[in-house]
Amino acid sequence: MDEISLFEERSKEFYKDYLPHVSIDCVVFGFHSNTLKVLLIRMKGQEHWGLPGGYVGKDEHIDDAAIRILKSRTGAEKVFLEQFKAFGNTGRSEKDLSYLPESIWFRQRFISVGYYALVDYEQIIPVVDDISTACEWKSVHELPAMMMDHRQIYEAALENMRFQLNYKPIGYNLLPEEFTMPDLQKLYETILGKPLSRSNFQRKMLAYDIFIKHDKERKGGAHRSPILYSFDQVKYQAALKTGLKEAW
Amino acid sequence: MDEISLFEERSKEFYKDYLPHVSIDCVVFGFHSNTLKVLLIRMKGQEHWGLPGGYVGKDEHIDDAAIRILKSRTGAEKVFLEQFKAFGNTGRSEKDLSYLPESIWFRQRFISVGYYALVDYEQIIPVVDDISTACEWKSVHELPAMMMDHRQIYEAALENMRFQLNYKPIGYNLLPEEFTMPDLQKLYETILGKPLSRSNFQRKMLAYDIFIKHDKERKGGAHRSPILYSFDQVKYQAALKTGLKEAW
DNA sequence: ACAAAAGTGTTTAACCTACACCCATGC
DNA sequence: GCATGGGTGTAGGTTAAACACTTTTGT
Repeated sequence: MDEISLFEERSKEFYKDYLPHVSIDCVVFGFHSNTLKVLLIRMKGQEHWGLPGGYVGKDEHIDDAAIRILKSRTGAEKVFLEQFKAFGNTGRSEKDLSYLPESIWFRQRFISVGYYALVDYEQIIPVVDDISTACEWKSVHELPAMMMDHRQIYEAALENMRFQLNYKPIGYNLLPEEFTMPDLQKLYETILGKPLSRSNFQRKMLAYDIFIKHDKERKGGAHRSPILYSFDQVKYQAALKTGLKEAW
Repeated sequence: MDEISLFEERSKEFYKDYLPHVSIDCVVFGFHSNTLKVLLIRMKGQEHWGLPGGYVGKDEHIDDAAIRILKSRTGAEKVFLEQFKAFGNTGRSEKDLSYLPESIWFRQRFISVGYYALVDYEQIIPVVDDISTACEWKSVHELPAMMMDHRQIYEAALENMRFQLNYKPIGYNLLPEEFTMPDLQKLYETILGKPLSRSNFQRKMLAYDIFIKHDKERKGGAHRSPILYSFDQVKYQAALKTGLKEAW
């Protein structure tokens, strides 16, 4: 079956189940071997890559839709997921989808609500669904050409994420359950694109007082063993309530 | 003509001109006599007040729709207008609009994109359109009961605006073309809900170096005449480019 | 002249940065 | 034991808050 027939088939279900004109795009960030990664998919019939996305059930909260879409793509639950902007240009899909018949679901004009997620790279298994041919991590340094306005959406997500990172310690969401301060610092340096003072970074992070210090260390590498930390939900929530030093 | 007949009439146009399921709500802030104000409307047939809103033309950018809606309500153009969040609960209009026939435009499920605007109170003339019975400024301290989830939308806008205010000098958008530092400080104190140090406030603001200092002063009041300032677009844009000290 | 508001200057403390030092581990 | 990475301490500088002082105006 060619993809047009397939899309026509799926179109019927989509019109039945989902709200027209509204879509969701997820920018899923991961971190692996000192590189920031983004999860991209390739739709059948498309040359360019795109963001994993989906639609909103007729009786579904948009946040729930985002959670569902993310889970269907990665199996991940309870990750950091935040809405950051709605995209409502006209002609967003003009150049990439105009080869499809007009009646097809995808040819609608969509207002897309962007969410970005921070996930543990190791815990995710990218899922290729029936309307796509690939779902892979791509390094942000060597992103392939992207369809529609997905590049813009990605950039807006990155900017938003960087901004948040500057004001709230959200970075650990990209790391495994247990991590070391050097790990965390590498991640911050990668995302922010600049080196940070090692000793001060450590102090600043620990000053947030939202980490659990483990007794064990990570053995194996040469040189001194770094201390393992994990994230303390309870303390973090408490810290958020009293404000995380973002005020006059 | 009762409002149901009217709505049925308008419904047809709306279905023809606008994208279904997508709406826009504007939280318009103004500042008058040391009080922060919000522009509210009352829809025909509704007991409670609501935010001025509208819909997105089938071939219109959502930002343009927001600008158009704001202009139609206030006559204001070129004001500070920013998208801050999309609201996509289910049953948003359940309790307030369920008395209307289901076929009516307003009974759709809407995903609403929230924008907030900062306008010069003096320059605005609230406009009552044909589907509403009132359009008035209300003090944020004594807001009336609001329809649907508009209270939540307002609160999200306020929070967002406060946050921005902490990091970027956007407050002057609420003042007339020419204003004094004491004016600006009163405004900040009102919005943030706490007193600020007078001398330090002045220094901090002037340090941004985005204001034009006028030679004249405001005469009339008792005591020393304050210096008039206005906002310097050019310097502000330049400052934004080099970054407004929000970084590591 | 005086009171009150606006504008400017000065002291002080908190904070961040840079750097030095110590510790632990594998070779 | 020594090279290297990890963790802690400390001095110096920057910035902002707190307060004092001066200037200006209307009464």
